[in-house]
Amino acid sequence: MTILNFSPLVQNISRRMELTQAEHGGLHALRLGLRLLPHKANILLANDRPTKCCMIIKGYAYRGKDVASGRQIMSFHMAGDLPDLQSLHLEAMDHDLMTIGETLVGFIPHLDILSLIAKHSRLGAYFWRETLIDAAIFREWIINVGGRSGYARISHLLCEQMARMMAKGLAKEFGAPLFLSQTNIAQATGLSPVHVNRIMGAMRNANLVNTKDGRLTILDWRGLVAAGDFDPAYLRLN
Amino acid sequence: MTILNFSPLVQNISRRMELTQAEHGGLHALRLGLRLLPHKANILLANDRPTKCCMIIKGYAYRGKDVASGRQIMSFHMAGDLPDLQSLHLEAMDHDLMTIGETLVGFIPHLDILSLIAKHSRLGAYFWRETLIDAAIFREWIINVGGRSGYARISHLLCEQMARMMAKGLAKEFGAPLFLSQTNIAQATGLSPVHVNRIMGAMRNANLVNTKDGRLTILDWRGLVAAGDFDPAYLRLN
DNA sequence: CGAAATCTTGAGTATAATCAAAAACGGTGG
DNA sequence: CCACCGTTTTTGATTATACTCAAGATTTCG
Repeated sequence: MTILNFSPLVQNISRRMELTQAEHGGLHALRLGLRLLPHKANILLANDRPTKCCMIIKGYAYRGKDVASGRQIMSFHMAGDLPDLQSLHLEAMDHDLMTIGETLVGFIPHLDILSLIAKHSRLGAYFWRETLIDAAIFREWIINVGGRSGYARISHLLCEQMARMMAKGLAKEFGAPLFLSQTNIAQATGLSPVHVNRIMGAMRNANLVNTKDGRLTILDWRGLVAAGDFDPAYLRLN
Repeated sequence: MTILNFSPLVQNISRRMELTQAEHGGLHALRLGLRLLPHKANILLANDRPTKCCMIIKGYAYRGKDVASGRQIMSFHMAGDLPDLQSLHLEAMDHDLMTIGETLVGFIPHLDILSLIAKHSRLGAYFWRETLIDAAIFREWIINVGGRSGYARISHLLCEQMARMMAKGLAKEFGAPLFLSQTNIAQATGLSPVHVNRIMGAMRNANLVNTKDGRLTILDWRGLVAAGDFDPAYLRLN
């Protein structure tokens, strides 16, 4: 028994497909190195050439890149995500991967994953599909920053994160706190932190969200879905 | 000999790897249906569940989705591109795929591609990698619409399309005309058509681009690269 | 308790959207 | 070949959304 059996990765795969004994054994054989990283730590930087894939086991991370106007966030990640699966086939990173809060990260050698995939093609298809869902989320983010107002952008972002947390069992109910700071939201939506703050004030006045003891929570799920024009189909949950 | 041998797909794969006799035979065996579509035709619509993958053979296409404020374009595609490879593993389309100008499209059954991949894992890795590069381009578009000024956004977009056309041998020199209308550019950058028009006027004054006889051409590649903060690494050309 | 990060508020400014209308272009049919 | 239609591009004037600068309040954490 490796730690992998208890990891959110196996849980996530099991949510999608019944694993055979052999497939389970293959996953079991993956070598997994662990690192506990503090808030705002680099997991990977642009131009790195990783030889391992990383998995978020506990905590959060984001993909981001510095631009002239500051930092753009391209995705958020939580327990069970493999936020650099693309490194299996793309040598150099084109962005950074950083933690949000204290985060436990597992590292699996590329070679282990590639040989697992070679033996169990269904798992290969699973991993490919995961990267395709990532791409679908990127497309939705292009729509979000390119086509929606500030108010709708933030609403949509909160909906997406909450929907993903619910699907992974990381949040039991809509009242569960989100992990995003206003700075995170600003960098993800292409808005200034000041403007995000003002919009979130308006969202609080509209009783869509709350920030009790510093934690962002959703009060009115349906209202937020409407405000953000959120349709979760692109996430392919279940 | 099927038409596939003359298609840009085989050319693209050959640019990346030396094909073995068997791999070439496998590609050769793919069934390919052809359709010649007019300007602004639907290749696929959101919620469609395609059983074939399509390949642009001649002409152009884009992925787009309607939003409250109009239409957002998420990517442009040209000869050799497989703009719905994701349909291999994601059942329903989450966006539309439409032509720009008269466009020749080839359709290959999913089953043919899946069995090809099963036999020739190197080709499977190639296709997976292509979808990962798509995802890298989506990420760059998030940066573009989220983090750059209107002037830089348009410059970056023009650089990307020109770089891709050059890499595919679809443009011999920087003077070659691009296929984008100002409306296309507006929908891809999240700007209004009017504002795009004004910015492009400024770009013409700066001698970055020209629009002789209605065709958009690049006059000053280095200037455009600087204006758009363009680094082609994410495209993984060569 | 103090330092650092995050959040909040105000005032002035800039970028880009909207509305409206005209000019140029591209293709079609007489 | 030319008149006509729809599309695309262009220009002007006004408005709105969001940014910047600046400073203070609050929270978090060592």
